[in-house]
Amino acid sequence: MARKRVQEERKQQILEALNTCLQEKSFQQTSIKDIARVAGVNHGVLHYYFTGKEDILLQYIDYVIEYYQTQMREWLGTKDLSLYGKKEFIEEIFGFINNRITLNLNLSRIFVEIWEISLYNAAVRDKLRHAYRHWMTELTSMVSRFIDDDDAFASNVSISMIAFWEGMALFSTIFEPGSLDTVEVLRRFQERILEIL
Amino acid sequence: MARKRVQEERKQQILEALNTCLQEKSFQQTSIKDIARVAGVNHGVLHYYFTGKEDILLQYIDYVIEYYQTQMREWLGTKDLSLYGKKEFIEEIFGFINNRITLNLNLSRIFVEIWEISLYNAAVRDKLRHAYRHWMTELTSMVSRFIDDDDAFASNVSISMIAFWEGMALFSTIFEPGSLDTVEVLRRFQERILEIL
Amino acid sequence: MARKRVQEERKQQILEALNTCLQEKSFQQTSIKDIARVAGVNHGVLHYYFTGKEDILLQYIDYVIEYYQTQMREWLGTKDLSLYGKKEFIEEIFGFINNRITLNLNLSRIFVEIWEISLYNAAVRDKLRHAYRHWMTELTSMVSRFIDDDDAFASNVSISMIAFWEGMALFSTIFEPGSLDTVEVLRRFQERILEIL
Amino acid sequence: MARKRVQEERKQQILEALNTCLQEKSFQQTSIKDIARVAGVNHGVLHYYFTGKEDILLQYIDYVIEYYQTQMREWLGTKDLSLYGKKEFIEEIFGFINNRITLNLNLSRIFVEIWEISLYNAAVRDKLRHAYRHWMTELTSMVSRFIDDDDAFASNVSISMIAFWEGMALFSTIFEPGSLDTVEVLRRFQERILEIL
DNA sequence: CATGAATGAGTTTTCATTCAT
DNA sequence: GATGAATGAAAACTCATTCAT
Repeated sequence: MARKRVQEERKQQILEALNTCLQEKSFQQTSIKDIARVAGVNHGVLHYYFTGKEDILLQYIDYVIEYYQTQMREWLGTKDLSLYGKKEFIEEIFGFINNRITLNLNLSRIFVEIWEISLYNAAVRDKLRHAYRHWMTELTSMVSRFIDDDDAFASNVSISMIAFWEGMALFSTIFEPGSLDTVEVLRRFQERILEIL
Repeated sequence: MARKRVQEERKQQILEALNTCLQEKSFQQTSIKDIARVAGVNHGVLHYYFTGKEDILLQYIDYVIEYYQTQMREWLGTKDLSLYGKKEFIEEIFGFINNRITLNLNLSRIFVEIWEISLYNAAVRDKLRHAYRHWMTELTSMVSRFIDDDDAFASNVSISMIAFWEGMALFSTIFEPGSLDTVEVLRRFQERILEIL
Repeated sequence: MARKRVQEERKQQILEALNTCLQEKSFQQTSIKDIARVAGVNHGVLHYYFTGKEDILLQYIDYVIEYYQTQMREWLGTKDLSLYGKKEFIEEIFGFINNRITLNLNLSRIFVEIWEISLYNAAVRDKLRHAYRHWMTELTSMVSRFIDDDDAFASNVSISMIAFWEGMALFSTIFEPGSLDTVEVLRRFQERILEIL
Repeated sequence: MARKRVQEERKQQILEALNTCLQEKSFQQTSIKDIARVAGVNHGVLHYYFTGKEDILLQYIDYVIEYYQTQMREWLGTKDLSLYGKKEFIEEIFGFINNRITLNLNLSRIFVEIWEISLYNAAVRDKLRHAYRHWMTELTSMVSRFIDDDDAFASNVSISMIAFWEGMALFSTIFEPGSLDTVEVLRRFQERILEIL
């Protein structure tokens, strides 16, 4: 039992070390010894807890996705959507997405990194596809509550919103903060969505 | 003079070889010998024409951006925007972007790759920033012709459009073709933009 | 006393695990964890019962040699050589050697493995030398009973026989069973020996 | 052309370095850097000329087998078997095999090493099988010239002879030179063969 | 200019061994 | 005694780069 706990903590520690490493180097450029150094453990340990470098990556991606799905779930748990009108709902959801996701630079960078890896790695691509499918489905079901239109429309709008948010997140990784009036763009987009729904 | 020409052709040949390589491997995973093999030249010459692997990358990025800017310039050259109404303009521009950019899977993949490299490479980030700045400015100036509103609004809409397109391009790299109703999402987005302008 | 017994059983268990491992991997390629896994014990205990990997090997070799010497001793125990004529003796001894030693593929493989290790390991070489010396002496003494000739001749014939058997065992490890008419070769050799003695 | 020559020489140099290394360490224990050190080249070179460690081994085995087949071919070239009687032929062939093969300790050691590798490596096993098949066929055809008996008998005798020689070679690797009266055993065996044919 | 041989730093991975619990 | 986490040395292999020819 205690053993199991230690194992989980070590793994967590290693995944967080990878997270730190990815702030300054790509996954490929990050060596197993780099991760070990940041985690403060011997590099052999990484091969004790993981089957190899790719295994670390795969579990890291699960961890990142899980982390943000948990964040969203917890946020949703504090809200009772049935009490909200269209406007309040849009404001709430944009508030959350903008601050926690789109404008979260570290997160955006991590996702660009994962996205790139997914180009050449089917397992990673699968994970990414599932995560986005999940997100699209969730948003669609939320949007559906506020429109009389058919579900196809809700889905369509949700996909557009996510695409837009992703694009904005992408921009945030290359433009200096403040050099693009991100906040204003997001605000206006929010208004449009409100009009559309 | 002739020599210069030959040199340019050799370089072009090498950059196109890199382009081919990037369809199946990341830049990091692509070795200089890989590029040389595809280009049909000895790997030594790559060090003659370029100062190193990073130099190839940098020049490749210029080449890609230049290529697509040329495409857009040429396309623009065939149009006289002053003859178009708002609707026709939107249809034209969406037609071009959708088919040549957003739904061009190879291009999207290349851009994801470049975007990822830009995370850890300031020179690449610079190039990317300039390219997008340029694109935003161009689109803004085109949009401005069709609205009475201030330029800030045109810029805002343009950025949103590009963000959306980028997001959709991103999706196209992970979802199987046809599994996401991309075409329909793009069509509806086009309609909304038409209403907004 | 009981403790001692448990210890001996544990060791036996480990040596047998090594024997199993050697069917599919060389000693070098067999890791201590492999042996532990097959033995169904924690790899740490291997270092408790043995001083290191080489110690396991050394004790394993003793165990293998001891095992086959015991087999031969037991087999001899059931026979009263004084009742046999030359022909019967040769038939008996060839029957035993052929079936239990020369054509025992697993044993042959193990011996090739040990023989190779002995090339670079004096301790192993010693064990092997003693085992073969012992075998040669035993066979010589048996052969002596049936010939009037001097002992040198008996020794000479015995060595030849063992060399031949070893060579045949060697062949059995590379030729598919049946592809070399091993049985017939052994039969004819037996005949010749009969004529010689 | 000159390039090709250099390549062949380098490869030869490396294979001979491996040969030297195998005098004191097993192939597994011999690292690529060991071979490189003995060959007096950078270890990277080994990966330039060979696809990997196994490739070196495979080419080395070809080289060893080729070397001894050439030796035998050249030796045969100097003899006109048709001029020999049974006795002279046996004397000649035993003279060659004993001195150049069976009592060549380095060669015997190399073959024990290769034999062990063949236990776990099908490609090596194939090479060994072919070499011995070849040898058996050659010897059979030589023996056939001197007997009226059928070919099956010639083949049978040849296999027995090779098995015996191999066994003796094996012994030479563990017994101190002179401790086993190898020469006498070989002489007597030769006599017997003469009687048999 | 072109070639390809050579270099050496760096990467992932394996594993015998140690040792705290 | 038993466990399994941790260590660190060493292995095979890759590859950008250099440079003599």
